[in-house]
Amino acid sequence: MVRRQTKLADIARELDVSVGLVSLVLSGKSKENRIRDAKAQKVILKAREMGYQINQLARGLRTGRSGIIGLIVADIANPFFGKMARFIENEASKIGYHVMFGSSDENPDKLNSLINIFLSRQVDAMLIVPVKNSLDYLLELKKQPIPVVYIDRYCDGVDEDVCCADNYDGALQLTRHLLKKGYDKIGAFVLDDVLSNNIDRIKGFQAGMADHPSGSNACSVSVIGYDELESQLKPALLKTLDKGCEALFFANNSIALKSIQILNEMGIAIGEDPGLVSFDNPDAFSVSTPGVTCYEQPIELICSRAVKTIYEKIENSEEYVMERRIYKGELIIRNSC
Amino acid sequence: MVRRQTKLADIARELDVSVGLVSLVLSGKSKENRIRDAKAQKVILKAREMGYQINQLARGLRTGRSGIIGLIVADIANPFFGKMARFIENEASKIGYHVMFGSSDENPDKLNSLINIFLSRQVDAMLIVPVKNSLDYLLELKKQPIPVVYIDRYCDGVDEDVCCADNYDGALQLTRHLLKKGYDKIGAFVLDDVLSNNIDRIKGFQAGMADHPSGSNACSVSVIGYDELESQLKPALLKTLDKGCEALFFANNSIALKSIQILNEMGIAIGEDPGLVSFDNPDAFSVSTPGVTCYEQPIELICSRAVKTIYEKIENSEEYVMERRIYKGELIIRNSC
DNA sequence: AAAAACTGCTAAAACGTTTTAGCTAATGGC
DNA sequence: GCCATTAGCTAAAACGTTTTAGCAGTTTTT
Repeated sequence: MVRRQTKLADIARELDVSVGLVSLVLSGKSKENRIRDAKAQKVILKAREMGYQINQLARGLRTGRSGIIGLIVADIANPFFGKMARFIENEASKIGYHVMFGSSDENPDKLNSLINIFLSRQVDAMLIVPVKNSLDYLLELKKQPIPVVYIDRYCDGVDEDVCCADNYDGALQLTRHLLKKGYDKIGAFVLDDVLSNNIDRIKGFQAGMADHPSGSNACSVSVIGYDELESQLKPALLKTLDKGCEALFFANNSIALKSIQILNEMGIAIGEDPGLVSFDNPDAFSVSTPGVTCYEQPIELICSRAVKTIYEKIENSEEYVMERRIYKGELIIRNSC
Repeated sequence: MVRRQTKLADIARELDVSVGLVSLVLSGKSKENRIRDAKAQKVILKAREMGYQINQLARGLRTGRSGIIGLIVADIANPFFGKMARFIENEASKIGYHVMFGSSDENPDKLNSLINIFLSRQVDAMLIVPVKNSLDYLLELKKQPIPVVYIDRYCDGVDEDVCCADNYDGALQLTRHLLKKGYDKIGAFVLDDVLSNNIDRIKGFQAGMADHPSGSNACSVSVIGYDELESQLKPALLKTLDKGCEALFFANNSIALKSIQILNEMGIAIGEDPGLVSFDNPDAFSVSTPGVTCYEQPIELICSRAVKTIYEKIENSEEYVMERRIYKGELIIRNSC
């Protein structure tokens, strides 16, 4: 634990040139500054020889750019957000950025605290999955001079770029699929009815039902609290089945997985009665029997577009115009209905 | 995009005190420096009023501590590593640190490039899941004056702290469970036979078989390349079943999930013939029918111990002694055997 | 009443970069 | 041979903190 990292000054001293010269060469600005080729080569060689690594803290302080994108998801352990993080990591690295992440647990105060931590770390941009009741914090963030892109959900009241799936379309497709298969009475389960993604899924579901002869009376929507899955889900499932629902619509992977587990435990065989569809496409859906018919969100597309947007905002913050980008996903038909 | 962040000097100017004074107060060093209470309060209030946020780049440059832990996993999208990242995030935040992550894709060059990126960002410590053929890079890293803790796997040849699961024990337990259930001929599937975790799992499996009357002849071990899952797994499965194996042992979640999918597609009903066990415990294992009997690694324990170790190394790098910490997981019995 | 100790603060250097103004020497044009 | 231009480099300021030596004034000790 003794060695100090080589710095520009060390290289400069060895070669008897100025620190500025070394900096210019190593940051690839030799040409514009008419540094003699021979000298530039010497610097590069010596830097390699001495194992020079730039100190990004110093560079960031000087340039005002940290090269870091802050990513706030609900929970990185959720495979949906895990995939998201991975795609964002890949895209960011293509444009020379790295990612710091944080999990909000759908808690607005945690979200805010992460925002502040990221601000103090001078992230160049943030990618945020907004949560319930965070509007005030997000408006506060909007005052900061850094680009923000929302992903997965948008937030009415705060005008910002958004990249997310077409949740309405997805829910509609899933619902129509169930109806086409002959199920009339359908119970939907959502984690929330405030966030845009869930609202749109509920709307899509209801629109699908309204289309159908049996009408929208033949359905029910159960809203389960994010932190109440354990306690509220089972009673809600039982109640829905008791009411005579023949099929179940789950608005995301967590609620679907938990439900399937509960149904399994109770010995209720899914797939025929009740039929079942869900949003998202975690691994589990393809190994369960029956496989779960689902609407897979275009996560990669969302992420690549989100990072591209950030890049554009960083590069030409002047001309950039805000946009809400919504991408269709894919209906994956398996045997659960 | 105009507002500049408030800095210490702005507060100092407003209150007509020195920058140093403001710094001392805001970093909680008022007492040691006998700053008058009244004045300290004024500073704190003014800072809040002006929305002061410290610039961690500047602080880091000055103090030589970034407050960042670098985490390198194989793939953050893999739920096993996703959970890991989450626990590490939690533990790190308890001690005031934040996490930058990167995925190596089991590629030593990517790993090395991440190491260098993290070094240039002055991370205070690294948590690394080592990959095949990375020994040279890890030895190089060892020369750097920052604490490193390996997780999930250890690496012979580089003496460093390690926190991982008791892979031998896990494999042994899984194998004994299969044997106890009456399966004699068992085929094991591993992603690799070089990394410590996989080696120990193979050893545990073989030890379990050797114990048994039918002996170690009655088993086979198929090694599938990490990047060759798609092409190699199906033939390997078929071959193993053809040889008369009655049960399958999967050494991790990716290979198990992929296999179950393949078996499902081929209409082979798992659970009776063949029986099946696996390492790890992804959600999928509890929703598949039958549920998959597995050995769940103590991820939380591993992560909390890893971060604690880092903390100790940062705080008393002098007295700290290296240790290899191995934790037992839990056998979770479901219906797959 | 002088010396010593303490209180409360400030000034300034330092961390490792980037960037720009400007210096000197060489070259070109006439 | 003189002025203008260009080439190739350096010096120094700046980014926003932290930290320490030390100053001036007050209080305590002798």
